[in-house]
Amino acid sequence: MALHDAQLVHQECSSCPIRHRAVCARCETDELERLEQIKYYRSYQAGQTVIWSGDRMDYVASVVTGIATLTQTMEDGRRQMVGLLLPSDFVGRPGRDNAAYDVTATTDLVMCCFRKKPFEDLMLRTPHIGQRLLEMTLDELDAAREWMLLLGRKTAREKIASLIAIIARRDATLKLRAAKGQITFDLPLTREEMADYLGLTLETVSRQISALRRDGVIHLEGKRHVTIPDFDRLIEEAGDDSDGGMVS
Amino acid sequence: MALHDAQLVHQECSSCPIRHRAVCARCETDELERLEQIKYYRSYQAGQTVIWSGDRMDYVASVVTGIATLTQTMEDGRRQMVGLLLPSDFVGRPGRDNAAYDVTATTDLVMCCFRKKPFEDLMLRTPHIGQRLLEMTLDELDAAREWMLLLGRKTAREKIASLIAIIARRDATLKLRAAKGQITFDLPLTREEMADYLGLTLETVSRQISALRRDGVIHLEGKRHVTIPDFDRLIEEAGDDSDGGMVS
DNA sequence: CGTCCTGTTTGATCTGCATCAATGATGAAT
DNA sequence: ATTCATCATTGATGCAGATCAAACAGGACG
Repeated sequence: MALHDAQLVHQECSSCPIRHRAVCARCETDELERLEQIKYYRSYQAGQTVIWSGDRMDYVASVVTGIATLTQTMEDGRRQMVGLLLPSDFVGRPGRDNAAYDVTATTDLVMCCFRKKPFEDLMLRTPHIGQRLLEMTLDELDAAREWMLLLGRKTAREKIASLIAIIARRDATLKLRAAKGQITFDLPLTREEMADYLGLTLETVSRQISALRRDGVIHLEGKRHVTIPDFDRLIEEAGDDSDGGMVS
Repeated sequence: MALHDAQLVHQECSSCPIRHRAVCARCETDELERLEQIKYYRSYQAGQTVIWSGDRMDYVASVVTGIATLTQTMEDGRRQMVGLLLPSDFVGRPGRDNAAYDVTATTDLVMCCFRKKPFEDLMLRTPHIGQRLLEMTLDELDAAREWMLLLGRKTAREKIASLIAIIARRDATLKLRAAKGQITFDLPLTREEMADYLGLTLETVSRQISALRRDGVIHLEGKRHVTIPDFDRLIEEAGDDSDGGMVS
């Protein structure tokens, strides 16, 4: 009976293409049931590697709780983060057998997994899942392109301001808070992870965070907890022309 | 009658989701016919702007011949290319009314367009088109992530070598040439466009191209025509660990 | 044939960020 | 309480690539 309870699915796995189906009036319950049958959960501790680039990956998944990163590494050790996965984000690619990036849990992490083959079969039979996946992939592509502008053209200070704004926004939408007034949250990344996100060194990250604090753009309590007194000011520092990144 | 002739469609529009359908044994000809009914062509001259970021865009399209770019610009004029569209690439996003990027024709350009609404309707009725689009979008996302590594972590010399390798590969797959032996092609971009692609200035691009030529990694005839005597050497200079970008 | 225009190359100098190095803060283990 | 480990901050110095500036190459057009 629980299988047909959309609300339950929603809570367990607020993320996946499932959820879309669960709340979609057009969907027949038997498809939902099939999805329930092929899904399972995996947990990781903060710092654990979920999968290495090139390894066989026979499932696709979406993040339920916690944060994971996608990174690429060059032979000499230079690292670039290419994806930051928050709850509801999707990992893995239907139609590919090996992981293309290193996936790492930066906090404790729970993922909702689907073995790839049955998932693909289900996609063929259930267009809505594919459509939802297309939508999500297009959103990710937009995010990647915003990220490219940041990496290619922004100064260190602008990069830091942009990252803080991005995290503030995603955090706000996750928590369904109205994003006005005093915004306050914890940075989910170490300085080094931020550096890998931004294409900087951790020393530069640290210096620029200190500078933004000195200039009153952000307030810091401890190393992680950030308060933003004036969000518009932060956006200005980030150099964004567009509203960039507001979820549509 | 021409409407049902897959070969004709293939030649006109080697690109679009259409082609996939046209050669797909599972497709019924009436769907192909519907696609034919809603498509039309647009031409642009080299240098012309196809559409400005933010403008209304009531169609989706794919490149038939020529090359187009997607770019983002900051208020102070800093520019970053975020997409390079060769024949068969897709532009526009189902479910979005306004362009997110500036689209510019860098050579004479022909695009095959579909008015958005009928295209979306067709997608709903024809899962294969959506699946093909998902596949293409996932490929683009992978390319964007490779690009992010380049922007964030590669040196100027590595960036130039990478770009030349990317163009050489895409050129080779377009022409269906075996990619071994002497590789030779024309750069489709000016030095400034390359700079916008790579997050550099045009002077740095020019200097690094000169350096690669001095070192025998590439040969140049005129400003545009490149010959690569040893592709593996070029890849080595690009600093790629993976085979990155070989079409699957 | 010269003039203009656009794209390119090359040189000289400057600067933002990387690199190298030391010190500080926090929390867990003994 | 002391040690150790991890993460962060701050300082000193160097260098890759930006910036400023000049000259060059090739094509279009009078």
